[in-house]
Amino acid sequence: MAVARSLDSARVRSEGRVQRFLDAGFELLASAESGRDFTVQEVVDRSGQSLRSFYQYFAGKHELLLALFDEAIRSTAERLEEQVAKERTPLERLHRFVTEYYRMCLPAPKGRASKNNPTPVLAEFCHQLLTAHHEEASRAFVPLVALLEKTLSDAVEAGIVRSTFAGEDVAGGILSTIMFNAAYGSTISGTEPQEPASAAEEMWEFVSRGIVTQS
Amino acid sequence: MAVARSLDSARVRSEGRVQRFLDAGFELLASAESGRDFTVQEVVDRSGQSLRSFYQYFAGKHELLLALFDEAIRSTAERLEEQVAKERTPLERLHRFVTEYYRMCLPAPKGRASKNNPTPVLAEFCHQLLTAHHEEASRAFVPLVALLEKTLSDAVEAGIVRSTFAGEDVAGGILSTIMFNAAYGSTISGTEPQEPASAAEEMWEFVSRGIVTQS
DNA sequence: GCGGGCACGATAACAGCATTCTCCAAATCT
DNA sequence: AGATTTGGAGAATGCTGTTATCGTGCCCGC
Repeated sequence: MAVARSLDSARVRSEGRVQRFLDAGFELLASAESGRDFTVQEVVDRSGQSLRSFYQYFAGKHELLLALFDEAIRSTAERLEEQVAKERTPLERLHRFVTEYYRMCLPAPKGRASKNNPTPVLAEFCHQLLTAHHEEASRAFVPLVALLEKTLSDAVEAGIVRSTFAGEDVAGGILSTIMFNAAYGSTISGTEPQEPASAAEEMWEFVSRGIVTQS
Repeated sequence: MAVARSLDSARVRSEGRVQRFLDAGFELLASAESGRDFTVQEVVDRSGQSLRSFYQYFAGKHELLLALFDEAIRSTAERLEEQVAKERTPLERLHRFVTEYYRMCLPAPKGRASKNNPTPVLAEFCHQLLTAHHEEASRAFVPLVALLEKTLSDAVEAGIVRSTFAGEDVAGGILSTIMFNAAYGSTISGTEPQEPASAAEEMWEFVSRGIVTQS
């Protein structure tokens, strides 16, 4: 019992420390100018702890970034779920998912990048995960994929989405379409980004009906 | 005239040197195991030149990567143009573009990554460009965007693509859709990648007709 | 030919960053 | 209280990109 108590308090303390590192990380991500990566030392300083502690609780910078990324995705999925729950029909829910996720993935205009609004640094880390750590990447994306997959299959059942497009793989594809279109579409084309609301609707037009004329 | 000749020979020599660095870079990209970035020293060694020369011809590693990326895109656009030219109708050309570009963006299965098959390293660099150097990124993508934009507007004129979808911005969006779906779709969803041919056709289905049932 | 300048190779120096190590004080447990 | 763990401060290490130094061979106009 004494043992149990001591373990508890130890765990509480650890969690507090881990959390402080994570918070410091998010703060740095939010405040950094575009593309600037933070250094471990900065995280340590800002969290008011020591290098030693950092490496006691994280195997390396990679682990910290992974944890931040995880939390960013989880938080995004939660917020999306709330939004989607507001809609009544499967089609409206799908529409809401697409447009809302699109907005979240748009690059933060000026200041406040939130957990739901991936900063350039997290986006770049995302890329590293996707290219070099498939397992970890897949695991991190689970909440989002699951939510979209559910939304999709409901729509399929309701007969408003072609049955070919049920399944996780399609969900993954649609996620990447939305995410990267929002993040990079205007940069790739070299055009000025348009207003978010109409861009989101165009995204939905594209996802839902494709580009060819209906025959 | 002697002056001219000497300048010529100097330029020829320079181009030779620059080219050797580029070649070495491509070789390293092609031979590196997944995700491994090369070091400047490796490029220097493999090209049989000196660090000094490297920094004489490139402002930094960034410039080398940019040049490699440029050439990769140019080469991809060229090959795509050849492919597309084989088809007769605007619709078939568009279809060809989508499926062929999709194949090119699929991660190289084992060995031979070519200039047209972006290696993980170039993909990651692409990401850095897109997030932190919009200007350079846009410029690099011009050949691809132009080709697709042309293909698209032909299709619009022929009445087989909705007129909303002419324009560079749409071309950029479609490119990112194809590219990132090919590269990351299966990783995000955590599913096994399917066979390239059918995956490419599915991509086309998605791009052309969207996901909702036709009404 | 010939001497001066210039491009180049080899290599050391420097700086930034992640990661590890050492030493020691303070907190916590028994 | 004594023993043991925890954590802080900072130096040390290693890798990499970048810059600087030095000496040499080659090409140039004369």
